[in-house]
Amino acid sequence: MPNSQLIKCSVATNHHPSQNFFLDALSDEIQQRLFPYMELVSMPLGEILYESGEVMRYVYFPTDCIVSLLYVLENGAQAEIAVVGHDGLIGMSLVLGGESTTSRAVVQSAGYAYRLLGQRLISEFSRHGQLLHLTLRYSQALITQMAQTAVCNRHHSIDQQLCRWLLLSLDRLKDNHLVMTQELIANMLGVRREGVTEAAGRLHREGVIDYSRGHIFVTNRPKLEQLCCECYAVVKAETDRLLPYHPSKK
Amino acid sequence: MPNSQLIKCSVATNHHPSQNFFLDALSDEIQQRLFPYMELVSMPLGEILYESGEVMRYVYFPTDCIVSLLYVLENGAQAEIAVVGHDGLIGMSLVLGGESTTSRAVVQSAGYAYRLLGQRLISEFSRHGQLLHLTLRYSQALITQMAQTAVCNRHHSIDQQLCRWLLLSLDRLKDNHLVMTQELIANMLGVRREGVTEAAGRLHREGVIDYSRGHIFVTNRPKLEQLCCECYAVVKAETDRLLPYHPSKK
DNA sequence: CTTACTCTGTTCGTTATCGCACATAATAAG
DNA sequence: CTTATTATGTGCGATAACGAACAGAGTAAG
Repeated sequence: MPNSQLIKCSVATNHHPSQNFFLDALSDEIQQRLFPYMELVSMPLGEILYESGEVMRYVYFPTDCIVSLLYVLENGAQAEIAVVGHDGLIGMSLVLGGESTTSRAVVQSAGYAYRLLGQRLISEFSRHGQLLHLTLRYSQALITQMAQTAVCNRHHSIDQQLCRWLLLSLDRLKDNHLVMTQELIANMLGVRREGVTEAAGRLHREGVIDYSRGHIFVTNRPKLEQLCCECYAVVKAETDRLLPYHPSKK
Repeated sequence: MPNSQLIKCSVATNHHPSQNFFLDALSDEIQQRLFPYMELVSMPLGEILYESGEVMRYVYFPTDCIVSLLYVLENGAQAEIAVVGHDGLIGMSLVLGGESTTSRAVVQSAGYAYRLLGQRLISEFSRHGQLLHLTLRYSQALITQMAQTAVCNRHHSIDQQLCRWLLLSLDRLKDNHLVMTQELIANMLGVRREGVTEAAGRLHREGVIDYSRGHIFVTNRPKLEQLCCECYAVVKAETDRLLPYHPSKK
């Protein structure tokens, strides 16, 4: 059970912009039904939202935090499977019916998220077809990200994977600044810390990033995208296609 | 559009055992509603059921064939994302609402499958909650397999991955005999053919498999499982948990 | 039977990544 | 200010997988 600090609860009922694209894409009617049950909770770095095999109760809609879905091997090694930010929600296994997963969800970048009882979300499905449809489309976007992670793990260098990881994280943040150590990135990518150090050094020499002790600044994003493997663009394009987050389509 | 040869169509309406565990797990009522619309089609080796980005029309329920979901990189390299046999269905993006995916579905082991118009399946969801629920649980099983593929690609040796691949394939076949060249396995795993040759040689020397020119026989499955990484067992256990394919639970 | 082709086996140099050891630098704690 | 701790940099040798080249063995086609 996450010990997220509850920041404001009833404030959410004022129905201000949620800052979570998934929620924003829902019709006003659905939003007004859900928001009274939402809690805005703090998501501190490193918090484990759910553990492998654990039955979940809540779904989380990140606003400005990033959550990694990662698998922990028997020997303790890790691999990031997918990453979720203000583009989606955590807790798909509640929606899909499994109630637990084999992976762990960890806060990778601190911030806030809206929290909702999974049962509340599910009970609205029957009332609002749009809600189920959007959730399922999001699940396909997640699947795409997982598939691409598998491909990237097989075929691409640490340098390319670091680029992909930076871009995916950047898209879920407000500025070009990540609070993140190389050690943590290494854990996410499932590689050695030294490998990340070397890759980051190369990116720095290319003028793409600046960094120091737990902070990374992307200074040349176009070049970062250019150095990246195709995996980022594939995930980005498919996510944009699947999720009607653009105001025009709302 | 797949040019599957249509073998028998109306025979399926006789409502004999489907040999697809997913269909078998459905209630008799749902089965009887769906079967009149099912076609039993031949699935020849190498047939592409759908291509990346292509809009699908049909879903497939394999009986004795195996279908790989794989991603094709810009440079032509491949990586298998997941594998589907008599345990599931192909065409989840129809169910999830995306209508196409970034991956390709290829027949990896020839056989037969039931084919159904995707729209027919979807239109039954509203009538039969069980059908949607089972489909979503299957989608979570697929997600588990994809996640584990990503992990395995990152952390495990070709030898271990070959074991995983053999076990996953074996579970979807009737006997211990695979019709499959090392070259094709290499394409699935996204590694060199020589790597598979060496790994297969080692497995042979361990007394686990026999093989010759496109045929593989698993002669010691317990040892195969023992040599395998944890990934197979994780996927197996989670699939069994998610999908009530055991008669007792029907 | 002969030829062509496909599948498998083997070698060899190259490369990316690993595992380990340790040095240096920046921040935090006392 | 000093000391501990954490983050990053660097330099090994070891290893797994790669790319390429080629040999042999089994099968199919003529």
